[in-house]
Amino acid sequence: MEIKETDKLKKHQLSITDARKKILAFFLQTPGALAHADIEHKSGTEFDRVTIYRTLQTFVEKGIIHTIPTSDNSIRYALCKDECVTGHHHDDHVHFICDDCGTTYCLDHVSVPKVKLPKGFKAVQTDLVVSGSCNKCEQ
Amino acid sequence: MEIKETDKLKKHQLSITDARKKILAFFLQTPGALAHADIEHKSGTEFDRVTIYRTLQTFVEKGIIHTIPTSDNSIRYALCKDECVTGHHHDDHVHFICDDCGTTYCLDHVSVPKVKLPKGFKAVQTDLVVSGSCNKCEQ
DNA sequence: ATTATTTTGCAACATAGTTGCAAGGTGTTA
DNA sequence: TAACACCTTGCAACTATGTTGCAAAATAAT
Repeated sequence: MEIKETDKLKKHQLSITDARKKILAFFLQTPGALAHADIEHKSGTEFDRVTIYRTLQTFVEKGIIHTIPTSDNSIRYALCKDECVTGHHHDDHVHFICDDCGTTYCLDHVSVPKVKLPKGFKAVQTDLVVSGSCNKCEQ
Repeated sequence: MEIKETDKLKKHQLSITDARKKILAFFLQTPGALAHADIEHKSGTEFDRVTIYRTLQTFVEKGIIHTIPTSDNSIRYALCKDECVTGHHHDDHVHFICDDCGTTYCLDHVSVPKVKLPKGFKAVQTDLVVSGSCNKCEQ
């Protein structure tokens, strides 16, 4: 089933390559988010580390994936909703990181409340990151 | 004016050392947040890199500073409010990162709204990170 | 002042991320 | 579908970031 990947790449004006198809497939298969290291492990020695870095960068630029801020120095990436295009992300939903299993969820149906900022501060992006225990890890 | 630093270290049950006093002083002098690299540059060759890493870790554990999640793989640290103690942070305020000048602000007076999570998800910590342009960088 | 405990610096290592360049693959045009 | 231009990949080398063990130095306790 490569059609889905190819389609998505075309829609975002990217040429079709093995690396991009495979890496995009990982995201389509994964409900949560992925870090660079996850992809490196999943793909084994198939691609060079550098290729993965560059592919992720390209995907972010083209609006295919977005980054999720964390406190542990590991950038995670997750698929954008379809409306994201080059240079314009619309991912103001809530992210949940489970402290037990480490899974990162995009909670699409929980929306980020608007916050009132002090005078002179202009918000471009708002990230709400909740951490705790997820529905699989609760006792 | 070393009294302030010494006092704060004592209050958090830490022994008084040069590195801790100096690094704590940087935080007391800075309105925003600091990354490891900032401290390394500020202190020059006075302390070993390892000492800075360990000091920051200790400060986080003892509730003197807290980490701020970012999307760019650079952990930033900021002073906690006085109520934080070992293993118990109470820093549910909003953080603002300026895309222009890079300054990170703790917006103490903007509180993080409670979010409703799906069934089975339990929140332990909530981080709201807003990015955009700050009151010094707006046109 | 002496001792026990912590903290520091050093060295070595491990991981993460970047850049330049040549070789190979992709897309385009005729 | 062949030839070309352009983009992407892999490699090598490098920089930055973070960790661990251990001996020496500093701090705290007696």
